[in-house]
Amino acid sequence: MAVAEITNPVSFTEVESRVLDATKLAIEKWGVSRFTVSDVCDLANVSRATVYRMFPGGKEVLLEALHVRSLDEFFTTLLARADGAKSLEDLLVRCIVSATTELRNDQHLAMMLATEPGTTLMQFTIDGLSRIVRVAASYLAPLVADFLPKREADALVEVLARLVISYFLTPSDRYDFTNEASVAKFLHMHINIHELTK
Amino acid sequence: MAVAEITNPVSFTEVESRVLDATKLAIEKWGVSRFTVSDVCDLANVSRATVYRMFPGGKEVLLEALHVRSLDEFFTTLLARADGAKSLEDLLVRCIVSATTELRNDQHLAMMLATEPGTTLMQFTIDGLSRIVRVAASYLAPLVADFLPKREADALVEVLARLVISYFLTPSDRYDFTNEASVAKFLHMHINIHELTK
DNA sequence: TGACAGTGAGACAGTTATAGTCTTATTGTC
DNA sequence: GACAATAAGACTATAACTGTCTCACTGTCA
Repeated sequence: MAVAEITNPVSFTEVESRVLDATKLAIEKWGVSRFTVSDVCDLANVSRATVYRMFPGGKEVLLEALHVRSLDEFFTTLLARADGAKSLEDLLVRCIVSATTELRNDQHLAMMLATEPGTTLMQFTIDGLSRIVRVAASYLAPLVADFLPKREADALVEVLARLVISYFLTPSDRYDFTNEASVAKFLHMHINIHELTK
Repeated sequence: MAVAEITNPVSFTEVESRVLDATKLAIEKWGVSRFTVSDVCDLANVSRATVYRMFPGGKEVLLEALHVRSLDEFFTTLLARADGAKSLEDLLVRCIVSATTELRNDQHLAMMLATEPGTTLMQFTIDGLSRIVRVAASYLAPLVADFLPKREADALVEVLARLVISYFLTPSDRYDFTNEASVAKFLHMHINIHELTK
């Protein structure tokens, strides 16, 4: 299963990475609404000029870049865990469980949801969802495409991405998305896979 | 053992308490250096005018009042735990253990030490130590005075307060100030009580 | 009922902090 | 020695916050 060509390779230089790490740290320390570009510079041991050269637009662009990198890391990890699935169902189960587990274990995300739920939720709903869906499709659809036509693969990935987010943000008593058996049951009950394969 | 007359009764109205609670919350959320008076107003459901009427001087005065209240609460708790001691040694051991335990269990303090060690340490050293010693004396010396002359009682309280802070900030392998036996041993080894009683 | 104290809402000017741009000096590399 | 990348920091504009003030509203008490 080819992977390398497909993953939008989001690459940053060493300094850029350090600046983004610093941004993450600054957010953890002061919150999204309170951290400043100077905080980032101090934490990254970089001058203001450098940050503005690398990320023209300041704070907003830094956050943007951080989102992009996080999404990239998220799906890179996910891809590794889901690669090599033998059947469509196996693939979907593994993606859903891995994604949910990854979300639940994300300390930074947990802190953001706790301290600034408003802005954080935005990234999972109106503001950021379309991007998430797009990136999810670019990473995962190729895997799904081993079992489905591209068109249907994209559609399925989108539906499942939306569901994973929904069940992550507000878990249900009925299904545990960190449990493979539970996810399998969920898929059988609610997701029509056969219709797509026709 | 009389207590009521001695405790500088630091009293706040309901609204003032709410504002101070909000200040504490705001600090936990944004940090000492980043929270604003408006944050406090929002959290306390109080208008800016009210805060400035109650605490003229804004942020600085809010912090000051919060320190005063915290110190008061701290020693009120301590007093309750130490009251009724049968001997001087018993009293000192209980004060030291209770104080250390209280410090170790203080979540707010732990967070402040973690996120803004500089300003927090100030309150335990150059900036705030003399006040701590003064308040400690006003609360505890009366208890100690059952066993020692006032002059010696004050001196002893100051020495022990300084030691409790020192061992809290940087614990030693030799003594565990949350353990009564360990504290008793410490007192025997290093604190000359008999000299004072002469 | 009317004085009164306490408060909320918000306007306002003064101040501070931050943003974003720019210039100059320094560093390391080829 | 030329070059690219960066640090340091000056600089203006702008946004945020401060602290004060006025006015309207509410409930209390005589």
